[in-house]
Amino acid sequence: MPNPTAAAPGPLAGRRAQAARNDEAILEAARAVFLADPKAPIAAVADRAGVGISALYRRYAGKEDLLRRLCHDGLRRYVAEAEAALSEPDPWRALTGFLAGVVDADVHSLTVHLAGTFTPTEEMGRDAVRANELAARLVERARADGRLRPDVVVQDLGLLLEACAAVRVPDPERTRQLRRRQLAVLLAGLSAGADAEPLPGPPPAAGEFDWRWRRRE
Amino acid sequence: MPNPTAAAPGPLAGRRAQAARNDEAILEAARAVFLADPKAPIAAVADRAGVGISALYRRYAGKEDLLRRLCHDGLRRYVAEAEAALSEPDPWRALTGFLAGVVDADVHSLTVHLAGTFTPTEEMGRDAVRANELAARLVERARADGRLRPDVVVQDLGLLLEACAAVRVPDPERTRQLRRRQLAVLLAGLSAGADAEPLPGPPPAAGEFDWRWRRRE
DNA sequence: GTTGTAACGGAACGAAGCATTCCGTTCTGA
DNA sequence: TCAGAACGGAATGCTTCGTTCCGTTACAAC
Repeated sequence: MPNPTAAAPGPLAGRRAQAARNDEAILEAARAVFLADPKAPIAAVADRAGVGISALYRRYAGKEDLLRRLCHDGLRRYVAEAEAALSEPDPWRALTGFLAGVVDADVHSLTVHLAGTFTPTEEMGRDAVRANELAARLVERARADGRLRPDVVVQDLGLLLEACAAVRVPDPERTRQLRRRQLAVLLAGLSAGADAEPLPGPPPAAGEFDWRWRRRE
Repeated sequence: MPNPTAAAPGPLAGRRAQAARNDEAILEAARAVFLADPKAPIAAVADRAGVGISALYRRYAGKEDLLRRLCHDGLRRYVAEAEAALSEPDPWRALTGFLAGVVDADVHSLTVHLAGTFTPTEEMGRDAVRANELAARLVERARADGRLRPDVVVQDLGLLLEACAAVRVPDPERTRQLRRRQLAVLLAGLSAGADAEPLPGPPPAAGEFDWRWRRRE
C-alpha cells in the first residue's frame, strides 16, 4: 500500500517530520471525535486523523491512555485560562472572560464528560485541586466587588459550565454562538441585582460532583 | 374460549391483577433506567421492575416500541403542564410554573434524549407541534407582560431545559433541588432588567434542533 | 380434580461493535 | 545497501445486547 503522505514536499518532508505531524493530527482528531461522542471507537479517531490504527497504538498504550491525555490537556487549559483571567484587573471581566474562554474551548466536555473512563494520575489530582483554587479566587473577587450575587458559590461554576456544554448542534461554530448566548443568560442571572430573590435550596457542595471521577463500571 | 369479563376478581388478588400491576412497574422501571442511561440494556429494565424479560416482550414489540411509548408519555406530560399553566392568570407565574413542572418531571430527558432511537409516529409529530404552540403562547404572554426580556424566543426554552437536564447527581431528590437552583438562575437571567445588555448572536431558530429527531445511525 | 392457557422466568442464540494484536510493506537515514 | 522505524489495515477474541425459545406456574372455567 502506498503511503499517501510520504511524498509530502517542503522543509518538513521525511519520515520523522511526518511522524511529528501525525502526533498533532491524532490529538486533534481525538479531541474532535471524543467531544462529539465520548464513547466513540478508537478507529474513528484513526480515520479522522487519516492514519491507521497502528499509528495510534505506537503513541498510546491503549484507549484509556489517550483519553487520559486528552482530559489532562483540557484540565491544563482550564488552569491556564484561570491564571490568565486572574491578571485582569476588573473582577467581573476576569470572571466572565474566564468562563467565555473555557466555554469556547469546550474544556468542560473534555474533562468532565471523559472522567470515569480512565484512572486518573496523581498529577491530574493536583491540577484539579489547583484549578478549583483558581476558580474560587475568581468567584471570590467578583463577589467582593459586588458584581456577583452573594449567594453564589464556586461550585455554581460547575453547573454553569455543564449548562453551556449541554448546548449542542451539528455545526461547531453555531454551537459556540448558542453557548455564548446561554452563558450570557446565566451571567445575567448570577449578577447582583436589586430584585434578586435568594437562590432556592442548599447551594452545591464540594463533594457532590466527585462521583463523576469514580470509575464507571 | 375463556370469558375475559366473567369474574370481577378481588381487589388485588389473581393473575390478572398481578399483570396489571406489572404494567405499571415496568413503565416506572423503564422511566428510571432510561433516564439514568438512555442506552441502558433492556434487561436492566426487567431487573429493576423485578420481572423477567418475557414480561417485557409480552407488552412491547421490542426495545424501540418501549422507548417510543416513554417518549410519547413525556411529550403528553409536557403538553399537559403547558395547558395547566395557561390557565394561570399571571403570565410570569404561568411561565415559571410551567418550567418548574417540566424540570421536576424530567420531561426533557424523557423526550429529547430518547429522540432518534426510534421512528416517531404521526401522532407524536402532532403532539410536538401542539407542545410548541403552547410554549410559544406562554413565552408570548410573559414577554407582552414586560416581565420577560424582549429578545427571548421560544427556542430559548429548549436551551433552558437542556441546561437544567444537564444537572445530575446520584441522588434524584438532590438532583431536583440543584435543577431548581439552575432554573432560578436562568429565569433571573431571562427576566427583564434595566441593565440588561442584548443577548449575543442570532437567537436559536426553529429548525436548529430537528437533528435530534433524525434517526441516529 | 382436571385442564386449557395467559403470564412468566430466564437460559440460549446470534449479531454487532470494538479494543488490541499481528504481519507484511514502505521508505528514511546512515 | 540495508536495518529498522513507522505504518496500514486485516484478523482475532471478547463483550454486550436484542430477541427468541422453552419449560413452569397458577388462575379460571368446568
